[in-house]
Amino acid sequence: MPKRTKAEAEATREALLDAAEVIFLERGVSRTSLEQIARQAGMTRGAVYWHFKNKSDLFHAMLDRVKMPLRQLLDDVEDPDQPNAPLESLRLATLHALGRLQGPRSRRVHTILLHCSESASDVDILALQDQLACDCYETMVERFEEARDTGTLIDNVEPEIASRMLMSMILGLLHDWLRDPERYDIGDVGPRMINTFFERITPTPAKPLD
Amino acid sequence: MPKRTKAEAEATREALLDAAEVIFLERGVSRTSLEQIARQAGMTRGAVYWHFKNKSDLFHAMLDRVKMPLRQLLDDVEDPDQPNAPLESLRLATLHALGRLQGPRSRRVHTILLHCSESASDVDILALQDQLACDCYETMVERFEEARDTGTLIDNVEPEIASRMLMSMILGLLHDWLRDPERYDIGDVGPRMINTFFERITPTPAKPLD
DNA sequence: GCAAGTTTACATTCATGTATGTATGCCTGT
DNA sequence: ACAGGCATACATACATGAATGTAAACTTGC
Repeated sequence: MPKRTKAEAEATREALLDAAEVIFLERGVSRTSLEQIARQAGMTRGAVYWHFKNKSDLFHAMLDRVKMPLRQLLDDVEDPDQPNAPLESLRLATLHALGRLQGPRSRRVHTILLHCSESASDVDILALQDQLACDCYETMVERFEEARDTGTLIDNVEPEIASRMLMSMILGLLHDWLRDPERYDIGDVGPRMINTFFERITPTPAKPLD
Repeated sequence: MPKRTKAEAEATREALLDAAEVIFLERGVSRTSLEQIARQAGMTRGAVYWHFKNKSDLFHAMLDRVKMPLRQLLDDVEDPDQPNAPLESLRLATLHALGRLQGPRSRRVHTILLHCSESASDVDILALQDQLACDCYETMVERFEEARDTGTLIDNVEPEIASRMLMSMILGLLHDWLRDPERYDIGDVGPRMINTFFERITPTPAKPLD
């Protein structure tokens, strides 16, 4: 049953990516063969090699379906008519990100990135993570600097350090939680961590967070 | 030139583990063959199979050389004659741990654990990480609870959340830094993060940290 | 009918585990 | 104290299995 219509071809491409998520997750990237992915999608290796150059190419395509840069998250939570304080935007964006991380696809792919793939394998994971992390860090520093300049960041906390703290907390939490999501509810623990953090680095005795 | 003396045999065992660290680091665990490890150590696969059951066994042996449970770190920094406040012990232990992480062997092995190995491969990384993390978390919670009860932890910060925050920060920092240790000096950034964290969750306006 | 999709077949490469070979260190009896 | 015997510490060879990439065949949309 070869050659399908154009739409069907696109569908098998998506099916292959779905299949890759599943198999990568349960067997690890390096241990899954393209054969296994193809079979999971009800195809053969030929289909894979048609749509993707190789395993690395397929992996990148899989990632592209869930990318969410911090800047975009900030845009999502910022109301242009009534701009928030920079730290409040950051807090909301972070919470928003945590929420999205719980979606099944995002969760699967991030688990693969953090736990089921290794550097120096078919895919250059480190470069990928590096790119995301640096972008994220720089954006955070901008906000924290703005906060410091407007007096909404406590005095003896440097923007660079605050950024690394926040980034590390999120990355660490994600890494820990994804290792075994049944242990605790990240939808509960996450926000409490984030809120505590922002509460503790914000000067005014604080109107209670909603 | 087979059969060496007992001491020499132990030396080749260590050499094999050293070799494993190097090759795992540069090629990733799943992509390194036992042949490569053996050659790096100037041996053949026969030697590897003599000293270790298989790759997984070798991996565990490699980890055993650098394990440092939090309780032991706490013991290291605690002076039994003059006990610190619980949070001060935690802070010192954390700083102490960060220091040790910079030793070349510890650094290599942790990089391998976090970046060059994948779950569901020859080795069950997740179980390993899980064990370390849970032990660490529980120990932290104990201290934070003690701190809360003695009034050295700020009121609206729960011990469980504080523990997760601290653990995540360290794990996240490590994960981020090890991805490319040249980017920044963890010996500088790390302590500043840790100190800021403890300073912000400690009630009394604070005598300055040394 | 030509090219887009997909399958099947094939050649190559490479890691694993095991089995076997072998020389040497070590120990035991006398 | 030393000669034989056995276990140790490796090396070598082989059998197996599995994954990769490519090429060729096939089938259907346009």
